[in-house]
Amino acid sequence: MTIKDVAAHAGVSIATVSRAINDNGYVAAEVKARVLASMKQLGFRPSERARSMRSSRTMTIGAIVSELVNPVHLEFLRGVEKTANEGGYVVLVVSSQGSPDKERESLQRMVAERVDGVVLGTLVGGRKSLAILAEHNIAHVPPPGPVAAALNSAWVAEESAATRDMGRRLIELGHRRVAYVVLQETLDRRSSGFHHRARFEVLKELFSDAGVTLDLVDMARLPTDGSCSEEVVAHSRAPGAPTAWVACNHILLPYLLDALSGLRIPDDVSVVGYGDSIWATAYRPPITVISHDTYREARSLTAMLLDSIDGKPLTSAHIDYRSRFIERESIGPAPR
Amino acid sequence: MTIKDVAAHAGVSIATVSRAINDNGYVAAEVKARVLASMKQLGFRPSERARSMRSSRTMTIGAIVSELVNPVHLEFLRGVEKTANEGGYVVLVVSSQGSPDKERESLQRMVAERVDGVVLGTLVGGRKSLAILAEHNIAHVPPPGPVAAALNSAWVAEESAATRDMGRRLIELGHRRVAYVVLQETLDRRSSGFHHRARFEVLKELFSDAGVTLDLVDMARLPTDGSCSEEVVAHSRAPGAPTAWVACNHILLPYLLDALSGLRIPDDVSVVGYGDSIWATAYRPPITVISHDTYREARSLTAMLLDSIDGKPLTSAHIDYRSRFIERESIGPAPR
DNA sequence: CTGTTAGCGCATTCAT
DNA sequence: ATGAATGCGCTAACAG
Repeated sequence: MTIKDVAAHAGVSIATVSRAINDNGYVAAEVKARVLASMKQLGFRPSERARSMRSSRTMTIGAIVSELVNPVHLEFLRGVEKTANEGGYVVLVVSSQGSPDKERESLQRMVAERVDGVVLGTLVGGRKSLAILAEHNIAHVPPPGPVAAALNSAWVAEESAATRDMGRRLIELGHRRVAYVVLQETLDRRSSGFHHRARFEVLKELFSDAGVTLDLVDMARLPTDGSCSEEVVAHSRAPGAPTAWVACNHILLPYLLDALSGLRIPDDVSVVGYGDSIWATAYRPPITVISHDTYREARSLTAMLLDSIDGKPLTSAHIDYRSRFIERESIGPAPR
Repeated sequence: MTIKDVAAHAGVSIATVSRAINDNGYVAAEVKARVLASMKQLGFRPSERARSMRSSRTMTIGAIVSELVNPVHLEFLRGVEKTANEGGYVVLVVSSQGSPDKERESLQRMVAERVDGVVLGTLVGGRKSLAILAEHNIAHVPPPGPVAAALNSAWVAEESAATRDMGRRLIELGHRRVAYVVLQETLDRRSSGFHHRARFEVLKELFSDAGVTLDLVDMARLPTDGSCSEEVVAHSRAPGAPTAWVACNHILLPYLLDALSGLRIPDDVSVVGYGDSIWATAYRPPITVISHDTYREARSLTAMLLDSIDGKPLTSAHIDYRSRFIERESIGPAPR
């Protein structure tokens, strides 16, 4: 089923069909109607692939994430897909499964697909991965250069403010030792790692000024099979254990709660999570969080990409990050 | 950057480059090495799009889901992406946002992209949507015809068995009135609706035999802004209210728990959810569920699609559905 | 207003 | 073993 078939069916040349489809150039109203009718009847849709051969635009963008496990990634994809869709784009989703090699291979595949742009959800491959995009002149967000700096500082500003609100509240509640739970592996990453480290630094400084001890607890890996994090369990039972726990990541929160089971919240320990979801509010007690609107972030990031593809200069105007400290019942005065 | 540039750089013709790349036909070892070197140096990747113009295979599949909100969809996508990736395919993800029109439009776009196949996560558009795939001869799973029947019965068998285990346990615990919480909207859908109805029927029959009343509670829509389902709240406070609640869907579970807040679990009410996740086990008390391995299902479904694309006949051999009733502490004897 | 023609980047004959 | 030529489905420039 090609444009040729339609042309034959309508008794015109392929050029006329093309013009009728694209509303481009001159074509008699009557002829146009006939062509459109043939099209409908034959169920013809012009091949985007052939079309992109000529236009050198594929109307396709790639979205690359590390792992499709964290519900936050879903929020992210939802934003990307929605925005892309509104702009007439379609989204190629690839997961690097946390491997830099796989990530580079996936990026090469995006190159082969000649995507118009790429949204970087999480980058695990660092500079070498970015080099691939640069080398092939593929538009991408977060973007390189000065705008990236603006984006980062916007992100950091939002996140730092919310983090400070959280930290201050914990201090106010009398906590003297706080645990910050991470997956070290995530912290090491260049892209998201940057953000995570920024948050951590803010907290560290704030606490150090107030004489509060901040422990970095590495969960090592996500527990499976209903087992729970030995690291957290051990750390929470030690003498002088932290009285407040912060999960650096929404996906870590349930694991943390599971490991803290046996301790009463917030009587024995206070709990805070980064990232909000219905589960955090449905939990009893409802969990205090620092919410970040990932969907919104993805939308503004993708809008930025589409503009960039259209050759519009990137500005900070798009940036739409929002982080908020939402206090619920999972934090309370430090015990004793 | 095209094959031409590589040819020029290596001092050979484009035909030779093509042969060197694809390991196809004769090409002197020395020449091949030179070409490959040029390729690497220039960072060239052959355009999949141009390639597919000739081969009429795009090495692309589409995955269509209703909404990118339910974490279960993420499990699904993860399975699809992984399996597709292993087969050298790349995945175009589109969401219909619950609208049949948008779904059909998305399918038309898949047609335009000439995808080799489509994985139907959730279909909201019914026969008319399927007709699009049929008309364009696009391979898809779940497949039409007799294999579909086999798939369905496999699914229903697994799910029914687990559902019966659950129902029997509730009866055993002395529950005389059970609420089954749904989003009616979902139930009406042709594809997933079928499955949901099958489960419900099993439960209805089982309970009717045992003289247990089964209420269908429609949550109408997912609450927002920290409000909770009025329907559930009202129903749970009425005289003679159900003593056990079943959420037909993993995403409904936290909303149900939220609405049931104030009642003690399992002393006042027992709770069961369809679909498992770390949150269900991290909740206190841990929630009893009927788990379904969506990731595995997606993988086997996608494997089936890839085989189908390769012209292999579809058999029931691929089917790999697993449902299990997992009793945790959220269910107990009926009060009074 | 409409038809003919020339590529877009690649794989594949068919010659050499 | 290699190169020149053809065509995949489409759009755009040019001719009529």
